[in-house]
Amino acid sequence: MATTQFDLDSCLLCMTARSSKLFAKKFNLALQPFGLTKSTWTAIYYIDKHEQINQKTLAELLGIKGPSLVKIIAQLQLAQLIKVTPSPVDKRERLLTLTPAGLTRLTDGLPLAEKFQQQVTHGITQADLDIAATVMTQMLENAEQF
Amino acid sequence: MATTQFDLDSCLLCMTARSSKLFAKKFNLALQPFGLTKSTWTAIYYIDKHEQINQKTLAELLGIKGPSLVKIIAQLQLAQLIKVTPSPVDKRERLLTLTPAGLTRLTDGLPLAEKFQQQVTHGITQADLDIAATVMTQMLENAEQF
DNA sequence: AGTCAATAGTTAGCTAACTATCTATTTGTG
DNA sequence: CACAAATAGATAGTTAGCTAACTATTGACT
Repeated sequence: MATTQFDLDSCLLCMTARSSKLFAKKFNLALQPFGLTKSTWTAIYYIDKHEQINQKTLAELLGIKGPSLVKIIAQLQLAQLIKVTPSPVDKRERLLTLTPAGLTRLTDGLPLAEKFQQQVTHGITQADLDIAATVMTQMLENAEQF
Repeated sequence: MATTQFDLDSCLLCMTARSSKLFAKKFNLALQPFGLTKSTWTAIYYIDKHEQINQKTLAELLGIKGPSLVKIIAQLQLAQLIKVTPSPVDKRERLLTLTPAGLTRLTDGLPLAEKFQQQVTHGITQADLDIAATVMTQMLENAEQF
């Protein structure tokens, strides 16, 4: 057996993988009745927040790459939750806005997202949550550098 | 625009997704010279740690499902880093052990994993890391329940 | 003005995970 | 003991992300 102090079981990095997978699964499940997924719901959340947004910016906000967004946009467009208009300023861009139906769907989903977050963070003090967020932010910054 | 206090940007749940993706990418990159991936390296780590382990237990430790492990096992077996023997006790089980080459590969990769972890957690106090780990553990427990 | 590099988005094809379903074996119960 | 339920692992097919390579457009620099 290899001798080392290194212990994967107590590894924060491993925990993030586990967490993100589990959270995504549960959140997707919760959104299923709305006909949305974590990705599509988060997309309309950010489209609404920015009123008007292009795909590149949205992809960055969602933490995915451009090509991954294409299918999400197509789904939302098919469901008539968003409207896609060519930018008058830059013909390469497509500007995304919510349709009234899209806004309704977002609004319906919001309490669910809030409830989800509350359930997940139940029993944890705000102070500890803040520290955890700071730690995660720092780790992300560190990892991005190398 | 939907009116809400809810803010995805400051959302710990979203950060875990970003983190796990980035960490996996960087760690995979670091392991590339060894001909291993995050999954295969973590697998041999746990196989070594348990001396002898079946696929079900290993999958749980890796945080993946049985079918996902099958290909990883095949790769490790092909690279002659592990040995697969049918369990004498239960003919359904296959017991996994490291070959000498597997142990060498694990040992070679260990300093790299340690260094990786140090780099990512650089500039964060141990106290804060502990709190973050506790917070993550609690969130995982909470999420598992519903 | 003309060309060349950069940018927004798309398409095609890959990967690593997943679920559902299958076989072989084991366990537990009438 | 026999048979039903559970368990270990494999297979097939799906998914959500990725990279690489493409088109169309824009911007920058002679």
